[in-house]
Amino acid sequence: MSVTIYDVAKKANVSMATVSRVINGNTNVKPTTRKKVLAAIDELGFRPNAVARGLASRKTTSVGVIIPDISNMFFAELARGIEDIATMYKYHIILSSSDQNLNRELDLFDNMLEKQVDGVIFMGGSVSEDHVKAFKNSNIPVVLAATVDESNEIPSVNIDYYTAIQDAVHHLIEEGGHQTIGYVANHSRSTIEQSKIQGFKDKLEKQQLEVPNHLIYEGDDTYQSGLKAADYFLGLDEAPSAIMTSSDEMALGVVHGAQDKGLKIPDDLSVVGFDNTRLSVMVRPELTTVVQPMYDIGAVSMRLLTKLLKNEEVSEDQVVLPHRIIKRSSTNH
Amino acid sequence: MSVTIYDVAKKANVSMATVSRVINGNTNVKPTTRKKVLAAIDELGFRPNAVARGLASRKTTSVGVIIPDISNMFFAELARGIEDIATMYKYHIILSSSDQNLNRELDLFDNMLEKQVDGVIFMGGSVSEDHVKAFKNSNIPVVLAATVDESNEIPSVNIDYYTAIQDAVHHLIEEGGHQTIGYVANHSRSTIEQSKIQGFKDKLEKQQLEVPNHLIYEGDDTYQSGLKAADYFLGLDEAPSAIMTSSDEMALGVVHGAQDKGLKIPDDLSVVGFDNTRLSVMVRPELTTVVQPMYDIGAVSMRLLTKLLKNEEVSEDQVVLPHRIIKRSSTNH
DNA sequence: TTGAAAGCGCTAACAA
DNA sequence: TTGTTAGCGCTTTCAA
Repeated sequence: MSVTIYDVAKKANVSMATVSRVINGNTNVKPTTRKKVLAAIDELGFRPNAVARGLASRKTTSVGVIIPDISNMFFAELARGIEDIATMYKYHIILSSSDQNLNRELDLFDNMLEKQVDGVIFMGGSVSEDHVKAFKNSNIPVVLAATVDESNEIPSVNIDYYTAIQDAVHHLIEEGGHQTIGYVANHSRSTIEQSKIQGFKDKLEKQQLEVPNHLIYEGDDTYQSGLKAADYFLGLDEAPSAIMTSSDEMALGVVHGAQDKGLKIPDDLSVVGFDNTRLSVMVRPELTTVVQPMYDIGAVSMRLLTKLLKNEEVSEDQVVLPHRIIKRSSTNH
Repeated sequence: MSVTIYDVAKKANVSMATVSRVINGNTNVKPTTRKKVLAAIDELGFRPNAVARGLASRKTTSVGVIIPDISNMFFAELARGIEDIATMYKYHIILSSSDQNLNRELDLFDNMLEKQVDGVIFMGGSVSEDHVKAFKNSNIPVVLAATVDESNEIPSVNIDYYTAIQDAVHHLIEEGGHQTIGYVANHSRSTIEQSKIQGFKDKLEKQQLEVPNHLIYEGDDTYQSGLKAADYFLGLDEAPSAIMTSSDEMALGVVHGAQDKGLKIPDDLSVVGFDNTRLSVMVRPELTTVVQPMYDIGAVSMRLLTKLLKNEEVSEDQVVLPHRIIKRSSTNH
């Protein structure tokens, strides 16, 4: 059996309440008493039981994190941002991958409630009414990271995807002089992807450029589908001279797909990525890309959650972080 | 206040013990009673409190996972393997990144003990005596994933790094005809890295080839240090015609570093990676690499842990998974 | 500044 | 098949 607060109390000749005060840093303890207790703790190798504490205090100092897939570099960076801030505020993280499966997302959330997490950071493709209902009924704060809820009822941290894509396309049109631009979308058709597609279309239409449906290719966010997208676009009668993508990984696929066909990037084809993951400089030429600061999104989300947890004043719970375009060598300009 | 087992009992006109039996799937309950209880649970929206359960049963069904850095693709894959099996066995994962800092590793382990995790999966550069002592004194099972403990006292899952490197070098020598081979090591000098270096040296010496110290470059496991390694090796008077690396990411750096200098891979230089991460096919030419099945290592580690947790028979607790060389186009053969 | 005592919500003997 | 009764190890009033 392990050492309890009770054993410590006996050893130090005080009551368990005093021991509890000491381990919780309560100031109402006489220094000498504190010293005595600390000595006993040390001697016995006492280690507080967080589960018992959680039951008694109704606080577990752990937060749930639900993300699509931890093995994806993109989400992993987000997770790291969350973790670093969580550590700073002494929270533990219970991590689960959902594979963007709605029911699994809801199940995981439920499991986390059973575990009595103090709060949750959620990342997923879309936020259904069921999600919102579950989040609101839970009585714990939930923050959406890189995930938009159209009802705006749940606190969230994002960038402005609509404008971000437009900025990238602007670069292609104005600095590259491109007229025909393809877009490699993510077939998930998440709320965010919808914004991106809409931004893409609106921008081109504003420039009097057409966006026939065949200029939008549905990828699945993998390198392989980037390869296929290149195949597809370059086989078109009127092949685009620039390709915008919804992620760096697909952009890498497009670059290599085009190079495999003998094209020179960016002379024959410009390619733009999205996210600015570490991947974007691990290719030749290096990728022009939209910076989505995943680590920061994670960190800011967690920070926001800690405020919610401590009932601190939160001036704005729909946080929009700045984005920007990094121009490297995969586009002409 | 939330609904408790007690409320359910009252509603269903049974004792709390019966409710407990129902939610735990105990078979000693009359079907009609079970139905009554289930109905009450449903009606009240009862959700069992895992913390209370954990305190009473001394089992939390959660396991701690300590890895160097979740934002590293390599570790993230391991984490996913762990997670999938954990989910399968209904365990939750408490995840923490250690940055390979020994003290932090020990701290994290301690924190996890406070949280009363049922077991821990540990991954780190080296396992000191303090680690072994902490693990053994903890009274919970610990499994090392892709991490070797020279004392062999802690269950672990690995591949044979020594032989793996030798197989790769063998390929370089026998099929590529290389005489001068450089090695990009990981400066962490982890136990595993030591094995790799030793394997590298022994293999070359067996072939009567020299291994002067300047043919071993200390990288830091990043793409950037691969770039620098290429710079270094190609600036040597007697530049190697092949470079072995300790990770795919560094291999990618070497490939691009060499290409930036106008060399053709593999005609002018052969490059071999390590791990077979997804990165290895995201480069031209695609990487010849040593397959270290990270997902499997994670999955097998977790499976082993569940056996330990359930006191199942474990025939061998020092698991060595098979490795192999995938020959792609970054080496001549 | 300290102690006594009542829970937190559940499991697990033990009895019935 | 069901109920009774102790805890699990801690926090948190309330009193002293």
